[in-house]
Formats: sequence, C-alpha cells, structure tokens
Amino acid sequence: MGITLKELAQSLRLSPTTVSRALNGYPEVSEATRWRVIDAARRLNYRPNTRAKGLATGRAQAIGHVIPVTDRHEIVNPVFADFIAGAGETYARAGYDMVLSVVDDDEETQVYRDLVARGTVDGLIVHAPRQRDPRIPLLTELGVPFVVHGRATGTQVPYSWLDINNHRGFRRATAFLLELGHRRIALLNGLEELDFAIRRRRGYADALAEHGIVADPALMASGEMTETNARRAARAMLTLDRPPTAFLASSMILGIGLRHALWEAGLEPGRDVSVIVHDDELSYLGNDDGVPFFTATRSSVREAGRLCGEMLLDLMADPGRAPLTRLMEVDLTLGRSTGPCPTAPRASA
Amino acid sequence: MGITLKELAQSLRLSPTTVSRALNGYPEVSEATRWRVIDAARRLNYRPNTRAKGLATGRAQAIGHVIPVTDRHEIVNPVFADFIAGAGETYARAGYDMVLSVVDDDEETQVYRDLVARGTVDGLIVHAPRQRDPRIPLLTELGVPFVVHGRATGTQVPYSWLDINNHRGFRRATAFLLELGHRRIALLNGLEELDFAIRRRRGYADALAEHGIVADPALMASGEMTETNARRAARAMLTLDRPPTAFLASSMILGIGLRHALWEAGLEPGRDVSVIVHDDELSYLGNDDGVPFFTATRSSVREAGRLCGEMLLDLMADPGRAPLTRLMEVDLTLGRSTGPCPTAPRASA
DNA sequence: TCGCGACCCCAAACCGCTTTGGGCACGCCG
DNA sequence: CGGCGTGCCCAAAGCGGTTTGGGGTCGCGA
Repeated sequence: MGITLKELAQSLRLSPTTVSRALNGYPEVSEATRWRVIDAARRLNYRPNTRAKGLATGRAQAIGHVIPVTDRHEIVNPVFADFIAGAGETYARAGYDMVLSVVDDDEETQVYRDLVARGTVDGLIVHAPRQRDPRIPLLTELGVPFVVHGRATGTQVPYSWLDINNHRGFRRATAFLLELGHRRIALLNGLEELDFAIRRRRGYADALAEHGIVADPALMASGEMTETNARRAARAMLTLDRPPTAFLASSMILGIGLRHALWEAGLEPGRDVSVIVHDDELSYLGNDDGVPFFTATRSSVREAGRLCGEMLLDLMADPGRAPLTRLMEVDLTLGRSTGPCPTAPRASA
Repeated sequence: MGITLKELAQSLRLSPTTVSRALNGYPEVSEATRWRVIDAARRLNYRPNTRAKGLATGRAQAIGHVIPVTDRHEIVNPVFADFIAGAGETYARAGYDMVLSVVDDDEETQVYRDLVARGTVDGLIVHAPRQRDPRIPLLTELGVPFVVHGRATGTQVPYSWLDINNHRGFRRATAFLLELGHRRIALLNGLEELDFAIRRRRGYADALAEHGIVADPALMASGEMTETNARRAARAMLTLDRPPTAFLASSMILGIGLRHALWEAGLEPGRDVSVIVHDDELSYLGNDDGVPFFTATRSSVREAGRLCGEMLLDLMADPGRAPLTRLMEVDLTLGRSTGPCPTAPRASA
C-alpha cells in the first residue's frame, strides 16, 4: 500500500542500505543524512513493511493470545476483554502487535503448534490454565517464550507465570465470614478444571478446616461463571434444610446472579445473608459507587494484563533467562454485603 | 522454529518450486509426487512461514480490529469479547489471523494508517462508529477493505456495514410500553456520540411522538454503559416528582444496574415498574433461564461478529465490488420485567 | 524414424527489508 | 609524502516463500 524503502531511497538518491540505517539509528550515517531521511520518510508517510522486516530480522514483532472457547458451552470469559486491553497497552508501547486466536478446546494444541511453526508470533500468553495443563510442556518443548496468566497445579517443569494469590484471598474471605459468626458458608466457583478455581476452593476449605468445619458438598457449586448458573445454584442452596448464611462467589457476574437469587428469596445481602465476591475490577462492572456494594477480594485483571505483557517482553529480550514469576496479592475490601450471622449466638464482646 | 521449504525439498530431493506447487494444489506436479510431498510435510510438521508467504504473495492473511478505549474513562466494552469470538470463528475457518490493537481514541487514525501502510492486515473491522465517523473516509481513501460494525449517521460516501435495526427495535419496545399504559418512560442509553445510541434514542423518541408525548430530558440518561452509571441514573430518576413507571436500558449491564436501583427503592420489576433491556446475548449474561427475566430487544452480537467477518472476506475476495450492507432485525422477547402501568387508568377492554 | 505435445520438474527472479563486507575520500600522523 | 584510520556510503547476499520461464523425457501419430 504505502511507499517502499527502495522508492524512498531513490527519491533521496541514496542506497537502501543507508536509508535503512538512518531510520534504525545506526551510527554509520551522518546526522545530516539521517535527518534528511527521517524528514522524507515522514513526508512520504513511509512505514517499513511488517512482513519484509520480520522476514529479514527473523522476528514477528507480535504476541499471540489463544483464547479458548469451552466446546460445549461456548462461553467467552468476559475478563479476557479487560486482560487483553491491559496487555495491548503494553504491546502498543513496545511496538508489538497482538494476534488473537479464538479456538475450541480440542484444537488448542494444533493452534499453538501452528502459530509457532509458521512464525506468526514471537511469544505467547497462556490463558485459563488447567491442572497439569498440557500447553506448558508443549510450549516449553517448542522453545517459544510464554507467560501463563495463572498457574497450573501439578506441572513439574518451571515456567513463567503471573498469578494472583487465589488461595490466600479466598482463605481470608472465608475466615472473615467465620469471624462474623457464619458457619454455613457456600462457594459459587468457576469450573474446577481451571487452576484458579482449584486454588480458591482450597483456600475456602482450608479456612473452614482451621475452624474445624468440613466443607459441605451441598454448599459448593462449580461451573461456567454465568449469571444464570449462579442464580440457579444459589436458589437450590437456599432451599436446603440448613441453607447457607453466607456466600463466596468467584466473580462479579456470579455475584450478580447470586444477588438476584437472594432478592427473589426476599433476603437482603449484608443483613440476612453475607456475600463476598471476587472482583476483577472489570471496567464496566465497577463496584465502587462511593462505598462498594459487594465486600470483595479484589485485583485488577487489566493490570495483570499489563504486567503479563511486560514479563513476556522481558523474557523475549533474553530467552535464556530463568522463568519469571509474580504473585499479586489480592485486597479484601469491605462493602455492604457482609454482616454478622443473624442466626449465630452473639459473640461475647 | 519449524522446518523450511528448502529443507523439506532437499529431504525429498525435489526443488522448492515443486514442493511449493505440490502443497498449494497446482496441477504441474504428478499426483504421486504431490502425495509424497504432503506426507513428508505432515511428518516433518512443516508449515509455511507466515511472513515469507505474505511477502511473496503480497497478502497478510490477517484482519485487523482496532478497539478503542475511551480516553477518560478507560472502559472496555464487554460486547467486544463476544463479537470478536464470532469474528474469530470465521477467520479461523478461512485461515486468517486476527490482529488486535487496543488504542486510545486520539491515536486512532494513526493506528489505522499504520496497520495499512505497514501491510500488517488485508482488511479491517471498524468498531463503535460515531456520527460522521472520520475513520470511514480515511479507510476509503487508504483503499483498504473494511466493514463497519454499525453505521455512521451523516456519512456521505458509501461503505460496507452490518448493523442491527436499533431504531425499529427501540421504537417497538417503547410502543409496547405505551400499549401497557406507561407514559413516563425513561431511557438509559449508551454514550450518544455513538451511532447505535443515537438511533436507539430516535426510535424511542419517535414512538413517544406517535403518541403525542414529548420526550422528557429528565428521563433520558446517556453515558458509559456500566452498572454503576445505570444505578445512579435510575436512582436519580426515581426521586423525581413524577418518576418513570417504565425504563428502557441499552444493555444488559445497564439493566442490571437498573434492577439494583429498583430493588433498593423497593420496586419490583414487572409489577411496580416495567423494564426492557437490549440483550446482545452475551454468553456469560444469559437471560434465558426458562422464561427470561428481562423483556428484551435481542440480537446476538456473536453472530454479528461471524457475519461481519464473512462480509469482509467476501469484500476482500473482490475488492472492486460495491459495498455490502446488512441490517439484522432484532427480536422483542417477552420476559417477566414488563407489565401494565400500575398508575394508569384501566384500559377499556 | 522424426516431430511435437503433454507431463513433470527445475533455476532464477522477486517480494521489501536487514546486514555483511567492502570501497572511496579525507584528515592526520610519522 | 606515504600510510592508515575514520567517517559515510553502497552493492550484494540473505530471510522463506511464490511464480515466471524454460527444459528434459516420454508417448504418440505421421
């Protein structure tokens, strides 16, 4: 579409070599020439062709994100939007492109192989890791730099990851509910094939265990994180003989479905029932209108995207380096959805 | 990373020419040879290098999506996730990659120029068109195939687009509320710089006008489509001297914020107040648990993504062709959030 | 037997950039 | 004055594919 380097060179009566060097900041050209070149390039709106440059340098200047679409349900996780926005900011600053593949679970490994073998990307972000996720050994074997957003329990080889402290966050949240006197605490979790959901469940169970409570399977739901699923699960739990007095929900969306179910049952969050959600700080689901509605474990997934991007760029700058890891702590922010357990005996003050 | 064409050719004792032709289905090679080549390619896991192929053919085999992030608010529109999932499916089937740029409003034109001049993409999807959107003349001038998701009121030049019938949808929804006896109908809309919001507002106003009602500015809110904004706007409207008895909300998220405000005010949707939302059928916000909660104008944005992708591919296949346009009708599906106006005089049966 | 298409295959040019390996001119030093 | 850096610039060789323009072999008809 645009003008070519050779044409630019001709118009300046210079060789392509010199023009290339001038534009890329090499010292072998005089400052006067460099200036002429840069000026002409701007005037003629010259931009180096991505493919040609990539072919010559061996780098694609692009990062791949493979976002899985769970086969049966066809759910697109809404946190991807914010994560990708964050990562995109980082890439833009560094002059990298982002290439996205939306792909069924079962074609996943093929797509990774493809992206790497065709040289479409220089690095990859792995989303939504599962237990012993096969993508990690695969990418390690392929020798392409990658960063996992999350971790994969049970993986032996070292790898780079950025995760939030799901275990501690949910343990704290559960402990907080226990301190408020709650004993019947329910967990509305994501799919427990996914690593984050496993860790959250453990944090929850560990906190209960510390109080001598065994987690009740009837109070634990796991599934795609949709509003409908949460509403349905909560509704079922509320009809139990001994219904929960408090809920933990793994996402704002689940929290919204839960809230829906509570109101349908005539229960007021914060008074009749306590609720803590995990808040990814999605831009369109702010929980912060003055005092937050939901008490929440909170961590910005957009910031996670930014940081994952930076880690990957660092990794690519020095492929031999040891894996990078980063664990972000999550805040527990108080909202209006939690309160003392109404059925509990008053705590001795 | 992978094996190269030349290497593959050597291992077969053939020339690169023949191997290339065998793999690309040209008739100049014997079927026996073709088979040998294909077999070896699979065995050795050969994939043509994207950049080299692109350089040779002049095509990038990639489509660009520029997703704007409104400068001040930093909102990432959650419908992008589903739209992109849809488009991604189409691209994957056709062997195209998708490159995403997340970019501030103000750098937008630069980014488009860049993507085209660098030859990173062969075609573009334009998201979230505004009135007289400058991107449309720009891309037309650049001569790159593109499809707009939505339309841009006030644009003179013809261009390709796929839109839903926002005007008719909101007019019908408003008319439906009017038939139920509502006269004070509020509109919670998206940013009215955006084309879809303009059309929805017009549909709403037109329906009111047909009943001799002038839209009351106090009943129209417009802003980023976040839960918080909706809740705040609804709360304010409910404290008016003559509060609305019905609401139209431009998205599920707004509907959720609205529902929140209603419940806080002790009002039950469907009985005390009627609510119609626009439902993009986001995968994680299903409105379909048996009978839908919200009465809604409904249209799958994921399907829109699929179709936009197909239109663009068609357009690229024959760049000379006239612009393609497609208007999708929206359904009005009945849920439990609408009912007769409680304060209206009984309609004569 | 010879000529002529088919049928297969190959060498080489090209896509647009980077990068290696000089080459020329000038100034400086011995 | 000759030699030698040094500062600037260029020609040409890739990168890994596609595509153009032959070229050899074989079978068939005259």
